[in-house]
Amino acid sequence: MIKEQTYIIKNQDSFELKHIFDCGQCFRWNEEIDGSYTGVFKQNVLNVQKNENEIIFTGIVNGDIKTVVEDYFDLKRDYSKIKKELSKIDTNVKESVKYGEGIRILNQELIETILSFIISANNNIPRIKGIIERICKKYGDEIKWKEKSYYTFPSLEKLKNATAEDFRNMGAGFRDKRIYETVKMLYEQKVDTKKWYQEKDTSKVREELLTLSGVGPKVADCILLFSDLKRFDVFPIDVWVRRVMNELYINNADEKKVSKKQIENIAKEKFGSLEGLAQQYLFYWKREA
DNA sequence: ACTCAGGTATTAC
DNA sequence: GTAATACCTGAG
Repeated sequence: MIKEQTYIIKNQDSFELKHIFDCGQCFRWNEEIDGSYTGVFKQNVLNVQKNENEIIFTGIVNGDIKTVVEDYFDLKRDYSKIKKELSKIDTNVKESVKYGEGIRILNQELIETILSFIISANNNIPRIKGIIERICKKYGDEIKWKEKSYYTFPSLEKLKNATAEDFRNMGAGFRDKRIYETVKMLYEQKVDTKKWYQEKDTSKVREELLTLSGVGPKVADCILLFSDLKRFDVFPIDVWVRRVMNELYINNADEKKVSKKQIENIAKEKFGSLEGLAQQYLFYWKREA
C-alpha cells in the first residue's frame, strides 16, 4: 500500500543525518531548510528529521514504513559494537569513528547503486546528482507529495530503450556508453545478480561486477559496500582514502606513488573484515575535517 | 584559459 | 603485468 505514513524512533544510537547522507554513499538525499533531509529510494519519498532524542520519518511509503525504514537504514545492525571494535585498532581510527559516529551504511538498491557509481567516475558530486536526477525524471515514476514531484530511480525495463545518446543528453558525458552497455548487460542478464546475494565469497561477486562496462575496482567496491549486497570486506580506494592511508600508515612523500596493493594489504591487515566500514569513517573524517 | 572532480578503458612500453 | 593518456562537462 502506497500512502503517506509516519514513523518515530526514540533514543536511536549511531544515527546522524549529516553523517549518513553526506558520507558519500548516496546521491539522492537533499537537505531542507529546516535541517531535515528528503530523498527517494525504491518507490518511496521520505523526509527524515532528527530532534533531541527522536527521529521522525515521514513520507509516501510503499509498504509498512517501519519495515522499510529498518531495512534501508540498516537499523538492525549494532553499529556501537562495530565502532567499539574499530576504536581498538589505533588512535587514528578511534578519532575517525568518533568524528563520524552517526554513520550508517544504507541498503540501497543494486541497480541504482551500480549505475550511480558508474556515473561517479572522474566526476564531482553536484554533477553526479544532476545526471541521476535527470535520468530519474525522464525514465522514473513520478510520486507527488506536498505539491512537489519526485521521481523514482527507473527500472531496467524502463531504461532498456534508452540509447547512449539519451544518456549523453542527460549530461552523462563520456560515461554514456558505459551506462548504456551496462543497462543492456543487466537487462539481458549477462550476469546473474540474484546469485550475488547467496555468494559468500565477495571476490567472486567482485569479479562479475568488473565485467560490467564502467565498473573498475573502485566502483565495484563502492557497489559491494553501499548497495544491499552489503559487503564490508572491501576497501574502495579513491584520492581521499589514498591520502589518509598514506598520512596515517605509509608516509610516502609522493602520495601518488603509493600503490593500491600496498593500501589494500595494510587495510586488510589492520581492519580485517571491517575494512569497508573503517574506510567509510576514515574517508568521511579526512574529507570533512 | 585552465584545473579539478569518488576512475575506467585503451593503448603503449 | 604495469605505466601513461584521453575522456564529457561545468564550476571555480
